[in-house]
Amino acid sequence: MARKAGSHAEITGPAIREAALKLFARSGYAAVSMREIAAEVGVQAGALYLYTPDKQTLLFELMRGHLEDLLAAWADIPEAGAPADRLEAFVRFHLGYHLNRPDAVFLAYMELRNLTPENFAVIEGLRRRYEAELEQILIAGHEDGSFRMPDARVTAMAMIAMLAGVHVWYRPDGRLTPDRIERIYVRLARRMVKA
Amino acid sequence: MARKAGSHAEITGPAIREAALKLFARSGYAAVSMREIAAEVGVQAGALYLYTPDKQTLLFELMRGHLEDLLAAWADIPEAGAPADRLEAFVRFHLGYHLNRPDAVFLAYMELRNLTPENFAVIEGLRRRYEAELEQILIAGHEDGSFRMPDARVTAMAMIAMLAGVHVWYRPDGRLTPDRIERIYVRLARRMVKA
DNA sequence: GTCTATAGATGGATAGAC
DNA sequence: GTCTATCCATCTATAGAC
Repeated sequence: MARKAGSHAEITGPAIREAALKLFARSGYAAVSMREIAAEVGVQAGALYLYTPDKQTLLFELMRGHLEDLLAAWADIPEAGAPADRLEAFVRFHLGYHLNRPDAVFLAYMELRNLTPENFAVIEGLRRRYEAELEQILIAGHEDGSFRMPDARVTAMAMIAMLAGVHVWYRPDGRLTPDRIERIYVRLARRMVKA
Repeated sequence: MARKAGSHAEITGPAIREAALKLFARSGYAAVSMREIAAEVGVQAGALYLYTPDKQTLLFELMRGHLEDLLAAWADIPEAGAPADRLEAFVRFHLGYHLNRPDAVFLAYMELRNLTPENFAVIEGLRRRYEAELEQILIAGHEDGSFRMPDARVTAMAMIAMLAGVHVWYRPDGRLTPDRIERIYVRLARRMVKA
């Protein structure tokens, strides 16, 4: 990936974020050096600081960007439908979105510990907004009688954890297609609320 | 925590593992220095190497010890009962065991990336043995007709992820008692297999 | 915009006194 | 068994040439 000197501002910035995302997800934020990121991009370590003030901000922006994209993508999905349909839409959306961005998802769930307190508060807020979307669906279903569940908050957290766990075993070349996986999880989610 | 020179072999060894577990769980393996662990115990950094050959082995032994204890504790529970009862026993066992050892559980799920390939293989083998215990219960229930589920392997992984996710939000001083949480998760697990 | 070079701090691990 | 002192590698971040 070595590269001669020259101007490449338009591609280097995204390339740095892409490389950092890949390496952070693979080895963990604290275990990855700025030199490794630079080497992956094909620049020297010093050049990274033209695009990020420091390593912490690089991590923070990756996580914030992912969660804001996630919330924006969910907001784009029409809200119409009964709670059971909303639940199916959420499960399919979540899996479809996450299976295509395993590194970003992994980062957002695993590197919370490595954020400064201020940055953590921002990321945690975004994460809670997303979880609240599912909780609202469950509560709506509970109120109109289409769902029955022991505890809306716990059921929402259990469902989020179940969905997030897919990244542990999912392989693109594995036994199950994404569509088949979505179908299985839709059934499991519906059963959890007796939809 | 400072301490004068002297002989404390019986207490220092466990104290080091306890401190390492706490700090690794809180900040992540790569972010914790040997000096920090030593300071937490109240000894100098050099003294740690009387008890562990290196930092990697310290992490590995913590994870191995936890998983072997977990498997031994589950093996101690009588096997008798129908699949539905076995499932309830597993859910209660898992939550009871994990809610009391949040740091060890967190470590075992989060620090796999920081193991050497040889150590990873050992830990991954132990983890799979544990997951297989649940999968066997689901398969037994499927075979005797007491459970119905879309896919035993996926359902087992979904259930494990759901249970493991409790550590994300559980607080000992929170709204729900451990027993109440166990009851909720037993119901959710049963619903997932239509028990 | 990227490079080389390096400051300044911190890391894991070891040696030898007590 | 623990301490002090230290080696040497590596890290983040910066300075200045091109």
